Amino acid sequence: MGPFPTLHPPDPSPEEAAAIQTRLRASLRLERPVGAIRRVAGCDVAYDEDERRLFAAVVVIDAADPELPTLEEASVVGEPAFLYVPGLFSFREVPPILAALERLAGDVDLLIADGHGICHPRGFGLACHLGLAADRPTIGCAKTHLVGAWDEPAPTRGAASPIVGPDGDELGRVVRTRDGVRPVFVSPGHLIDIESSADWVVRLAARFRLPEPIRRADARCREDQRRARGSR
DNA sequence: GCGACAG
DNA sequence: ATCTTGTCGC
Repeated sequence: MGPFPTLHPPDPSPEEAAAIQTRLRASLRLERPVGAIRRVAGCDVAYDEDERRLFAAVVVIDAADPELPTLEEASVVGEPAFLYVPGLFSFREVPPILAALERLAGDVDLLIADGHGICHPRGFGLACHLGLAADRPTIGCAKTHLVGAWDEPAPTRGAASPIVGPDGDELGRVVRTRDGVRPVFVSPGHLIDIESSADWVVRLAARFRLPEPIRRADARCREDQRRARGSR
């Protein structure tokens, strides 16, 4: 799929990047998706120990099949063009993820990113940036908390509690995908709402803590990384 | 001033 | 993210 439009000038300074997030935030649409969702792509990025190289991968699964079979996958090797700064994470990972998406033969109906969506200091996390650039419904599913107040959900699969922002507004949900495991932090990125985002994450994480598409993308990143290591 | 801080 | 040992449990 792609190519994708440019959302902002290249190589912004940290201050400019924060301003870009604040500006782009107004373009987000957080409504329930209208069309059928079948091809769901998980996205992830891995780094070498010295962070001089990165490996981005996307894995597309068939959400219409209960077995969630892999339909297609693609990946790229590259170099980080932005430092890791909490809050500016998307400027580091969106470029390589888009590059991987461009290598897919087919289109996707939904993206799931390994990070937050609107549950972010300026309401514009990785899933927002990625979703806006790709113009596809995108969910943010993070393993740890970033911003917002929340209570521990019940210890059973499917339990969830709201993540509340400074103004008392709901930003996302803390979702328990499996009995007795740590919950994940879910928030919409673009073209999807909080409710649907939480539902999709539970549905796609039937066997493990993280949604299947993200797990497979993570596995693909590691495979590529392993190959690159072995051949040098 | 101090702690928190996606990957 | 990555590094890194053992340990508990299915």
